[in-house]
Amino acid sequence: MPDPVVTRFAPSPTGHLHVGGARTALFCWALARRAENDGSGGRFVLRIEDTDQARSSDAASAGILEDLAWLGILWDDGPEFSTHQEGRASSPPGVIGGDSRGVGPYYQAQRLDLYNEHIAKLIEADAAYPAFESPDELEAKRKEAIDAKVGYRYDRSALDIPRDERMARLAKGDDHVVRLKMPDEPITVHDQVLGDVTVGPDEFDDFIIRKRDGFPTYHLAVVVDDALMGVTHVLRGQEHLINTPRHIALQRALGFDTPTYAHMPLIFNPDGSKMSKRDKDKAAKKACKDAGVDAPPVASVSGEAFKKWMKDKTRQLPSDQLRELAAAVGVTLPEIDVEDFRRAGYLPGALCNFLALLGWNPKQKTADGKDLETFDNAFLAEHFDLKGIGKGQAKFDRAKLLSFNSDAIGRLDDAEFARVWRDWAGAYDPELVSKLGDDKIALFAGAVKPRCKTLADGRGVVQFALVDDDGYEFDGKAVHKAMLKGDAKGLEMLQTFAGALDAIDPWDAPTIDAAVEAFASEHEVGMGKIAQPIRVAVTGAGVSPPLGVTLAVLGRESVQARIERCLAFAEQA
RNA sequence: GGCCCCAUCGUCUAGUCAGGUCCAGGACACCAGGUUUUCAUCCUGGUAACGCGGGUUCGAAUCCCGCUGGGGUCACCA
Repeated sequence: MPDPVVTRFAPSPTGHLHVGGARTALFCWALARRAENDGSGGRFVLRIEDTDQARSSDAASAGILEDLAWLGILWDDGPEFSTHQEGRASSPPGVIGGDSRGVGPYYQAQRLDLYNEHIAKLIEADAAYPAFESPDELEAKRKEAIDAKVGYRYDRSALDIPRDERMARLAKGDDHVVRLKMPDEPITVHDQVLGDVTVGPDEFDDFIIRKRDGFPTYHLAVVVDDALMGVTHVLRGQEHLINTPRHIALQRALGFDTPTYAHMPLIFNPDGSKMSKRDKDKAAKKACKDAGVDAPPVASVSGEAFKKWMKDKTRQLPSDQLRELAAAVGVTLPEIDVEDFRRAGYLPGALCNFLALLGWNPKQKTADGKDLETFDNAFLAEHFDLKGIGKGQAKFDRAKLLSFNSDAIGRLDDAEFARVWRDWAGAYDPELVSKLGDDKIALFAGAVKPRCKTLADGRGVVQFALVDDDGYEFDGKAVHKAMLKGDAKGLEMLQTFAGALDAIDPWDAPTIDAAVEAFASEHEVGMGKIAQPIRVAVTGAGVSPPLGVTLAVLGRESVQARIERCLAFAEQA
């Protein structure tokens, strides 16, 4: 039996979950599930890397948990999380995470003793040493190196201090960092995606493993935790490739096994730039600049904050403020974080499917001989493998994602669609729910579904039912085309039909459709001559869902009132 | 700039490891038709790629070298 596979996703809680991170998490999850399905055992660990005290926040880590759970990427070991959501039929009660193997806690800030224990061992063995230079001193040396156009490396001047003295200063509590003595030999990473990558010793200096504030650096924490948590496979973005030799050196110094590594290509914007959280601020800044906005257009942003933000390319606004501001200047922010896609009305399954294909390929055919592209997370759990990960960098193609999303929506049956649409609106468009109610949402489902690429699109389709009977404008062109053009037959038909409304019983979509058809043949006109005038009358425009549904949702009284209002309008025109 | 990674239609990719079945297949987008009372859905067809230059070989998208291009990384961030 093959060895059990333990993977982990280890985000730092400095903001929402980025789609790149989501893909990494998905693959890590899938690899563990796959191993489990193969009978060799698999666990997926979620660990929060909050060793940067200044940038980490509880809100961010809660958001990441939420985003992962929404995507259906559920962890075995890690922070406990309730998947139940109030008011959502689609999320049954349940708690995931926990520490069944006893290798927690899963927040690094709670593991300081563990790190210090290992750092002490390293110092004891002379594999690491305290260094007492101040950040300013180091900065000066770094600048010197840059001016001389040579690569900067730490010069090991701390080692000039006799060992006894170093240890004495350490014991006394002098401000210091701890550095690892890097071995003077090349290190090879056996990467499952890229093959062997060897980096020479000149590329590394004695990097810091514990900061002045007593917190470990990422390098130390990640190596200690992965080893203590039994992680066997590390999947991460290619930006970490160059860190891996450092981690291997650390593992050797600590006597740990080296896990299997797989570094995957990064995800880019269509213009080739790296897909970054800052893109949202960038878009908003540009819109403000183009519109000549020089004071904050919303109350939630202070004048000073706005000014600073506009001036500094790297400065970011809190996401809710940014959204408000974007709405005020009328710009649509690009979706970057998982939360953005959720808000925009994407289905988690479609996002996962698309993300999985961005860098991985199942290399399977469908029944009709085409490349298999549509699959769910359960498929990944059964078929995901490291071999299918590509090497090339990928651009994030929104059009294709959109297509995946509308296909995924199309595969829902009407009842399922009504449920996810309602759940989505409950969170992001409460007015829709309050005005329509669950009944009309269900009534609309079949008509709205094929007209939606995202759940947010639904609003446009049902807009006519959201307004009062006198709360919409008639499109003059549409009225003319449907009713007044030529012999004004449309207008006549509409008048006649208005008088026949009471005879339709029951008032539901099939009966209404049948009645309209009967009306057309009785009066010897094509469907277009009667359906279009009615459509324009009750919605104001020539485009709407099928007539039966449109009228059924509005209700008989509304239809009557709207037709009468339209008749009055047409006579004036 | 040093080091490292990558390179097939506009985009995501299959094919590359084990060279011929590939004048390169699929998907999205785009274009043209068709179905439909509107819109959308849906159906059919089409345009479109092996970055460049050298090798190796009877034969290269596939192997080798160089070039070009893209990317990553050089923090007391992760």
